[in-house]
Amino acid sequence: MPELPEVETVRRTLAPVVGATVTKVWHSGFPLHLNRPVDIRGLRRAAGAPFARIDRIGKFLLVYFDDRPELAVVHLGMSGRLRVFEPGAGEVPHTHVVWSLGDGRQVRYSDPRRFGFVGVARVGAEREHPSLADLGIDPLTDGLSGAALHELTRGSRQPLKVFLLDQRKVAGIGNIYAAEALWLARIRPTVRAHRLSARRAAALAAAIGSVLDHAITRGGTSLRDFVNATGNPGDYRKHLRVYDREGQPCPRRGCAGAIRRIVSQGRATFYCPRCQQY
DNA sequence: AGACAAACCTGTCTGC
DNA sequence: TGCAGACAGGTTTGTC
Repeated sequence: MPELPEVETVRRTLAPVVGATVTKVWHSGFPLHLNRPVDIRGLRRAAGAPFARIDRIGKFLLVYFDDRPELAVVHLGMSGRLRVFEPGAGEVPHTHVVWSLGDGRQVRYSDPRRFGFVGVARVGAEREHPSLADLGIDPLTDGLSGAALHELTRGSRQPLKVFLLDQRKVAGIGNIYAAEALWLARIRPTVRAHRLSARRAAALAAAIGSVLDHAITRGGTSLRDFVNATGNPGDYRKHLRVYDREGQPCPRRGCAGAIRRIVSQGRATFYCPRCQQY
Protein backbone atom coordinates (compact mmCIF):
# COMPACT_ATOMS: atom_id res chain seq x y z
CA MET A 1 0.00 0.00 0.00
CA PRO A 2 1.92 2.91 1.25
CA GLU A 3 4.88 4.59 -0.35
CA LEU A 4 6.25 8.03 0.42
CA PRO A 5 3.20 10.03 -0.80
CA GLU A 6 0.76 7.88 1.16
CA VAL A 7 2.87 8.00 4.32
CA GLU A 8 3.27 11.75 3.94
CA THR A 9 -0.49 12.07 3.52
CA VAL A 10 -1.02 10.12 6.73
CA ARG A 11 1.52 12.33 8.49
CA ARG A 12 -0.30 15.49 7.42
CA THR A 13 -3.74 14.19 8.29
CA LEU A 14 -2.56 13.22 11.77
CA ALA A 15 -2.10 16.91 12.58
CA PRO A 16 -5.41 17.15 14.51
CA VAL A 17 -4.07 14.97 17.32
CA VAL A 18 -1.00 17.11 17.98
CA GLY A 19 -1.42 18.53 21.47
CA ALA A 20 -3.82 15.81 22.62
CA THR A 21 -2.60 13.80 25.61
CA VAL A 22 -2.10 10.06 25.47
CA THR A 23 -3.84 8.38 28.39
CA LYS A 24 -3.38 4.73 27.51
CA VAL A 25 -1.60 2.54 24.97
CA TRP A 26 -3.01 -0.88 24.06
CA HIS A 27 -1.55 -3.72 22.02
CA SER A 28 -3.29 -6.78 20.57
CA GLY A 29 -0.50 -9.13 21.60
CA PHE A 30 0.21 -10.13 18.00
CA PRO A 31 3.71 -9.81 16.59
CA LEU A 32 4.09 -7.55 13.56
CA HIS A 33 6.93 -7.22 11.06
CA LEU A 34 8.87 -10.49 10.63
CA ASN A 35 7.04 -12.01 13.56
CA ARG A 36 8.94 -9.79 15.96
CA PRO A 37 7.10 -8.89 19.17
CA VAL A 38 5.93 -5.31 19.68
CA ASP A 39 7.68 -3.37 22.46
CA ILE A 40 4.46 -2.50 24.24
CA ARG A 41 6.27 -1.52 27.44
CA GLY A 42 8.25 1.03 25.46
CA LEU A 43 5.14 2.33 23.70
CA ARG A 44 3.35 2.69 27.06
CA ARG A 45 6.00 5.11 28.27
CA ALA A 46 4.25 7.72 26.12
CA ALA A 47 1.24 7.64 28.47
CA GLY A 48 0.65 10.99 30.15
CA ALA A 49 2.34 13.00 27.39
CA PRO A 50 0.74 14.92 24.52
CA PHE A 51 1.55 14.16 20.90
CA ALA A 52 4.21 16.69 19.97
CA ARG A 53 4.95 16.35 16.29
CA ILE A 54 5.03 13.74 13.58
CA ASP A 55 7.94 13.45 11.17
CA ARG A 56 8.62 11.12 8.29
CA ILE A 57 11.74 9.52 6.87
CA GLY A 58 11.11 7.51 3.71
CA LYS A 59 8.14 5.28 4.52
CA PHE A 60 8.58 5.57 8.30
CA LEU A 61 6.56 7.84 10.55
CA LEU A 62 8.25 9.24 13.67
CA VAL A 63 5.78 10.15 16.39
CA TYR A 64 7.12 12.39 19.15
CA PHE A 65 5.64 13.08 22.58
CA ASP A 66 6.21 16.24 24.63
CA ASP A 67 9.10 15.93 27.08
CA ARG A 68 9.60 12.23 26.44
CA PRO A 69 12.98 10.78 25.58
CA GLU A 70 11.43 8.19 23.30
CA LEU A 71 9.34 8.28 20.14
CA ALA A 72 7.19 5.78 18.29
CA VAL A 73 8.40 4.56 14.89
CA VAL A 74 5.66 3.33 12.55
CA HIS A 75 5.84 1.58 9.16
CA LEU A 76 2.60 0.68 7.40
CA GLY A 77 3.95 -2.32 5.50
CA MET A 78 1.48 -3.40 2.82
CA SER A 79 -1.84 -3.10 4.59
CA GLY A 80 -1.21 -0.92 7.63
CA ARG A 81 -3.42 2.01 8.54
CA LEU A 82 -2.96 4.74 11.10
CA ARG A 83 -6.24 6.49 11.75
CA VAL A 84 -7.83 8.93 14.15
CA PHE A 85 -11.20 7.83 15.52
CA GLU A 86 -13.78 9.95 17.28
CA PRO A 87 -15.08 8.84 20.68
CA GLY A 88 -17.38 5.84 20.48
CA ALA A 89 -16.19 4.68 17.05
CA GLY A 90 -16.82 1.00 16.31
CA GLU A 91 -14.17 -1.66 16.39
CA VAL A 92 -11.90 -2.15 13.43
CA PRO A 93 -10.71 -5.67 12.56
CA HIS A 94 -6.96 -6.39 12.82
CA THR A 95 -6.28 -3.48 15.15
CA HIS A 96 -2.90 -3.97 16.83
CA VAL A 97 -1.97 -0.74 18.62
CA VAL A 98 -4.27 1.92 20.07
CA TRP A 99 -3.25 5.26 21.60
CA SER A 100 -6.23 6.51 23.63
CA LEU A 101 -6.41 10.27 24.09
CA GLY A 102 -7.67 12.37 26.98
CA ASP A 103 -10.45 13.85 24.85
CA GLY A 104 -11.87 10.41 24.04
CA ARG A 105 -10.39 10.08 20.58
CA GLN A 106 -8.09 7.24 19.61
CA VAL A 107 -5.24 6.79 17.18
CA ARG A 108 -5.37 3.20 15.96
CA TYR A 109 -2.88 1.16 14.02
CA SER A 110 -4.55 -1.67 12.10
CA ASP A 111 -2.83 -4.08 9.75
CA PRO A 112 -4.49 -7.26 8.42
CA ARG A 113 -1.31 -8.71 6.96
CA ARG A 114 0.93 -7.63 9.83
CA PHE A 115 3.77 -6.68 7.51
CA GLY A 116 4.00 -3.31 9.21
CA PHE A 117 6.05 -2.24 12.19
CA VAL A 118 5.56 -0.24 15.37
CA GLY A 119 8.64 0.34 17.48
CA VAL A 120 10.38 2.71 19.86
CA ALA A 121 13.44 4.89 19.23
CA ARG A 122 15.33 7.41 21.33
CA VAL A 123 14.97 11.13 20.69
CA GLY A 124 18.21 12.52 19.35
CA ALA A 125 19.41 9.05 18.41
CA GLU A 126 16.74 8.19 15.85
CA ARG A 127 19.28 6.91 13.37
CA GLU A 128 20.50 4.36 15.87
CA HIS A 129 17.21 2.56 15.49
CA PRO A 130 17.88 -0.40 13.19
CA SER A 131 14.93 0.44 10.93
CA LEU A 132 16.13 3.99 10.36
CA ALA A 133 19.89 3.53 10.42
CA ASP A 134 20.42 2.69 6.77
CA LEU A 135 17.78 4.81 5.09
CA GLY A 136 19.05 6.86 2.16
CA ILE A 137 18.06 10.27 0.84
CA ASP A 138 14.45 11.29 1.35
CA PRO A 139 13.52 13.01 -1.92
CA LEU A 140 10.96 15.26 -0.24
CA THR A 141 12.72 16.22 2.99
CA ASP A 142 16.34 16.18 1.86
CA GLY A 143 15.82 16.95 -1.81
CA LEU A 144 17.27 14.64 -4.45
CA SER A 145 19.56 16.35 -6.93
CA GLY A 146 20.56 14.88 -10.25
CA ALA A 147 24.17 14.93 -9.12
CA ALA A 148 23.37 13.03 -5.92
CA LEU A 149 21.36 10.42 -7.79
CA HIS A 150 24.08 10.07 -10.40
CA GLU A 151 26.65 9.54 -7.67
CA LEU A 152 24.48 6.91 -5.96
CA THR A 153 24.10 4.93 -9.16
CA ARG A 154 27.87 4.63 -9.69
CA GLY A 155 28.97 1.08 -9.09
CA SER A 156 25.52 -0.49 -9.12
CA ARG A 157 24.80 -2.95 -11.91
CA GLN A 158 21.24 -3.53 -10.76
CA PRO A 159 18.32 -2.76 -13.04
CA LEU A 160 17.39 0.84 -12.33
CA LYS A 161 13.92 -0.01 -11.13
CA VAL A 162 15.31 -2.47 -8.60
CA PHE A 163 17.84 0.16 -7.56
CA LEU A 164 15.07 2.69 -6.91
CA LEU A 165 13.32 0.27 -4.56
CA ASP A 166 16.44 0.02 -2.38
CA GLN A 167 15.59 2.16 0.65
CA ARG A 168 19.29 2.51 1.51
CA LYS A 169 19.80 4.58 -1.64
CA VAL A 170 16.64 6.66 -1.98
CA ALA A 171 14.10 6.30 0.82
CA GLY A 172 10.38 6.26 0.13
CA ILE A 173 10.01 5.02 -3.44
CA GLY A 174 8.00 1.83 -3.87
CA ASN A 175 6.70 -0.26 -6.72
CA ILE A 176 4.15 2.23 -8.05
CA TYR A 177 6.25 5.40 -8.05
CA ALA A 178 9.39 3.69 -9.35
CA ALA A 179 7.41 2.74 -12.46
CA GLU A 180 5.79 6.15 -12.77
CA ALA A 181 9.04 8.13 -12.38
CA LEU A 182 10.85 5.97 -14.94
CA TRP A 183 8.02 6.50 -17.39
CA LEU A 184 8.12 10.25 -16.88
CA ALA A 185 11.90 10.28 -17.45
CA ARG A 186 11.52 7.97 -20.47
CA ILE A 187 13.93 5.46 -18.99
CA ARG A 188 13.55 1.70 -19.31
CA PRO A 189 13.30 -0.05 -15.92
CA THR A 190 15.80 -2.71 -16.94
CA VAL A 191 18.66 -0.29 -17.65
CA ARG A 192 21.62 -0.94 -15.33
CA ALA A 193 21.99 1.84 -12.78
CA HIS A 194 25.66 2.51 -13.56
CA ARG A 195 24.77 3.18 -17.19
CA LEU A 196 22.80 6.28 -16.25
CA SER A 197 24.38 9.45 -17.62
CA ALA A 198 24.54 12.59 -15.50
CA ARG A 199 21.99 14.13 -17.81
CA ARG A 200 19.56 11.23 -17.46
CA ALA A 201 20.13 11.11 -13.73
CA ALA A 202 19.05 14.74 -13.55
CA ALA A 203 15.93 13.95 -15.58
CA LEU A 204 15.14 10.99 -13.32
CA ALA A 205 15.68 12.97 -10.12
CA ALA A 206 13.33 15.64 -11.43
CA ALA A 207 10.79 13.00 -12.44
CA ILE A 208 10.90 11.42 -8.98
CA GLY A 209 10.29 14.79 -7.35
CA SER A 210 7.50 15.63 -9.74
CA VAL A 211 5.67 12.32 -9.38
CA LEU A 212 5.92 12.30 -5.58
CA ASP A 213 4.82 15.93 -5.29
CA HIS A 214 1.87 15.41 -7.57
CA ALA A 215 0.81 12.24 -5.74
CA ILE A 216 0.96 14.03 -2.38
CA THR A 217 -1.19 16.81 -3.83
CA ARG A 218 -3.78 14.16 -4.71
CA GLY A 219 -3.58 12.53 -1.28
CA GLY A 220 -1.71 9.45 -2.49
CA THR A 221 -2.79 6.40 -4.48
CA SER A 222 -5.56 4.09 -3.27
CA LEU A 223 -5.55 0.85 -5.24
CA ARG A 224 -7.82 -0.72 -2.69
CA ASP A 225 -6.77 -0.36 0.93
CA PHE A 226 -5.13 2.96 1.48
CA VAL A 227 -6.86 5.63 3.50
CA ASN A 228 -5.33 8.58 5.32
CA ALA A 229 -5.61 9.31 9.04
CA THR A 230 -9.12 10.70 8.59
CA GLY A 231 -10.30 7.64 6.67
CA ASN A 232 -10.29 9.14 3.17
CA PRO A 233 -8.72 7.44 0.15
CA GLY A 234 -6.23 9.11 -2.16
CA ASP A 235 -7.00 10.27 -5.64
CA TYR A 236 -3.79 9.66 -7.56
CA ARG A 237 -4.81 6.32 -9.05
CA LYS A 238 -6.45 8.02 -11.99
CA HIS A 239 -3.19 9.84 -12.69
CA LEU A 240 -1.11 6.66 -12.93
CA ARG A 241 0.44 6.40 -16.38
CA VAL A 242 1.80 2.86 -16.46
CA TYR A 243 1.31 1.10 -13.13
CA ASP A 244 -1.30 -1.68 -13.40
CA ARG A 245 -2.11 -0.67 -16.98
CA GLU A 246 -0.77 -3.65 -18.91
CA GLY A 247 -1.97 -3.68 -22.52
CA GLN A 248 -3.42 -0.19 -22.38
CA PRO A 249 -2.12 2.55 -24.68
CA CYS A 250 0.74 4.66 -23.40
CA PRO A 251 -0.71 8.05 -22.43
CA ARG A 252 2.30 9.99 -23.68
CA ARG A 253 1.29 12.39 -26.43
CA GLY A 254 2.15 10.96 -29.82
CA CYS A 255 3.29 7.59 -28.47
CA ALA A 256 0.41 5.11 -28.16
CA GLY A 257 2.68 2.14 -27.48
CA ALA A 258 1.14 -0.68 -25.44
CA ILE A 259 2.07 -0.79 -21.75
CA ARG A 260 4.03 -3.93 -20.94
CA ARG A 261 4.23 -5.86 -17.68
CA ILE A 262 7.40 -7.69 -16.78
CA VAL A 263 8.59 -9.17 -13.49
CA SER A 264 11.76 -7.70 -12.01
CA GLN A 265 13.12 -9.12 -8.77
CA GLY A 266 9.78 -10.73 -8.20
CA ARG A 267 7.79 -7.51 -8.52
CA ALA A 268 5.42 -6.50 -11.27
CA THR A 269 7.03 -3.79 -13.41
CA PHE A 270 5.17 -1.65 -15.94
CA TYR A 271 6.61 0.46 -18.74
CA CYS A 272 6.08 1.56 -22.31
CA PRO A 273 8.52 -0.25 -24.62
CA ARG A 274 7.98 2.40 -27.28
CA CYS A 275 8.84 5.64 -25.51
CA GLN A 276 11.00 4.37 -22.63
CA GLN A 277 13.95 3.60 -24.80
CA TYR A 278 16.89 4.81 -22.78
C1' DA B 1 27.57 -7.97 -6.13
C1' DG B 2 23.38 -9.52 -7.53
C1' DA B 3 19.67 -12.68 -8.77
C1' DC B 4 16.04 -15.54 -6.75
C1' DA B 5 13.06 -17.63 -3.75
C1' DA B 6 10.96 -17.92 0.45
C1' DA B 7 9.28 -16.05 4.59
C1' DC B 8 6.10 -13.18 7.31
C1' DC B 9 0.12 -12.67 6.86
C1' DT B 10 -4.86 -11.81 5.14
C1' DG B 11 -8.03 -10.40 1.63
C1' DT B 12 -9.66 -10.21 -3.00
C1' DC B 13 -10.14 -11.40 -7.55
C1' DT B 14 -9.98 -14.78 -11.55
C1' DG B 15 -10.72 -18.89 -13.84
C1' DC B 16 -12.31 -23.45 -14.03
C1' DT C 1 -21.86 -21.71 -6.32
C1' DG C 2 -17.41 -23.30 -4.81
C1' DC C 3 -12.77 -23.81 -4.63
C1' DA C 4 -7.91 -23.49 -5.93
C1' DG C 5 -4.51 -20.42 -7.26
C1' DA C 6 -2.56 -16.05 -8.24
C1' DC C 7 -1.61 -11.75 -6.64
C1' DA C 8 -1.21 -7.39 -3.71
C1' DG C 9 1.41 -0.77 -2.19
C1' DG C 10 7.06 -4.09 1.81
C1' DT C 11 11.16 -5.87 3.88
C1' DT C 12 14.36 -9.43 5.52
C1' DT C 13 16.84 -13.62 5.10
C1' DG C 14 19.13 -17.38 3.00
C1' DT C 15 21.04 -19.72 -1.11
C1' DC C 16 23.46 -20.03 -5.34
